Amino acid sequence: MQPITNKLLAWYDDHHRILPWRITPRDHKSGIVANPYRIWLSEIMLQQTTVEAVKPYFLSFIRKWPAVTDLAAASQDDVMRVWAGLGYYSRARNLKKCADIVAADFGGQFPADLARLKSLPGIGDYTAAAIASIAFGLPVAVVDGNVERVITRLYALSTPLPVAKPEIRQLMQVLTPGERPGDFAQAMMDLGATICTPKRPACVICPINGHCEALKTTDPEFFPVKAPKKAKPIRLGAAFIAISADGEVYLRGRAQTGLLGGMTEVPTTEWTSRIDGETGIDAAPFTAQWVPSGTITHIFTHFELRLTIYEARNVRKPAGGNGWWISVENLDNEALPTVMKKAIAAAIPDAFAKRRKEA
DNA sequence: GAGACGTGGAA
DNA sequence: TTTCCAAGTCT
Repeated sequence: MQPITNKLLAWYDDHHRILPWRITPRDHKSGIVANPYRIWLSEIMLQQTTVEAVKPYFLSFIRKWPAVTDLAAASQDDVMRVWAGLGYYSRARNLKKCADIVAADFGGQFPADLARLKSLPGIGDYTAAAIASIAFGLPVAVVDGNVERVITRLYALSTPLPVAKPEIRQLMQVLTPGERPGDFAQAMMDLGATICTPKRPACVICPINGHCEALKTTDPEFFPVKAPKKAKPIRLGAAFIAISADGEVYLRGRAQTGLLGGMTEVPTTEWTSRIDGETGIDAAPFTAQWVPSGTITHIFTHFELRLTIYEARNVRKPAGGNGWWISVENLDNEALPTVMKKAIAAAIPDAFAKRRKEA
């Protein structure tokens, strides 16, 4: 075994993080096996998402759907509602698709090989390798953002990402042991998350600082090298909060694909880059006494959205329309993404009581 | 290969 | 306030 691998595994035994979806090395050694469903679920949730954000959602899902067959039996809308707030909603749509396939085509068991895992919706290179190594003990290279950072520093790779990816994968494969490959992958990720951090890494306490080329020759913080980012454009629009005399809000469903696909919204105009000050009030869902009630700003990954909020109170519910009315008290049960909650809260400040998601 | 795709927390 | 970014995937 590589000296680096050995040191990292020893470090992991003593310093691993305790996480709801994780089997500790001690339990692992006493014969307890990881649950592929839980590993899969956590890996999907952790894509581009912090551990702290994932924890309550993971526990909610496990409590509501203890096995992949339970998730397959759930409705798509239920899944979107429980996922609401976690972001990147295509993950939730693919999560449901994947559960359906595993239940229907794989007898409720996740396949234990890289190729078939990767063929499933929402499972790419990283997630397939993570499930294969952590849940099934296969010695495959697991490369996520943490591993990219650790490896580029360890070997002082100055090739920018994502060009350096194949080289990183190869170097990771060499380090990955035949025994405990899952623990090794998690050790690398824990190291990246707690010691080999993007800013001000704690090299003094790093278990492999004696092997780090970047630390030896320059500054680890210079790695990984990445292409510069582009400026975010600003898009404008208006949102309409209709409140009936009996205290209900008008909502409607978004298309199943694209931004916030499959989620719930309040009616809005198109979101455009126009700066002519047009309000777009023509796009109101129905005639009412629409009154401006401020603006909200929401930052998406690739643009900034500024919405003018119009509210109308004591609205007489019009017949027809493809939306629905829901009481303010029950808004928490809707699949509302954060931007829509902000829009509603602009008109109804106490619509969403500030409470932590139950753990 | 580059852009679409959310959110909240930290510096 | 601004910038960065956190266990990526899909097209």
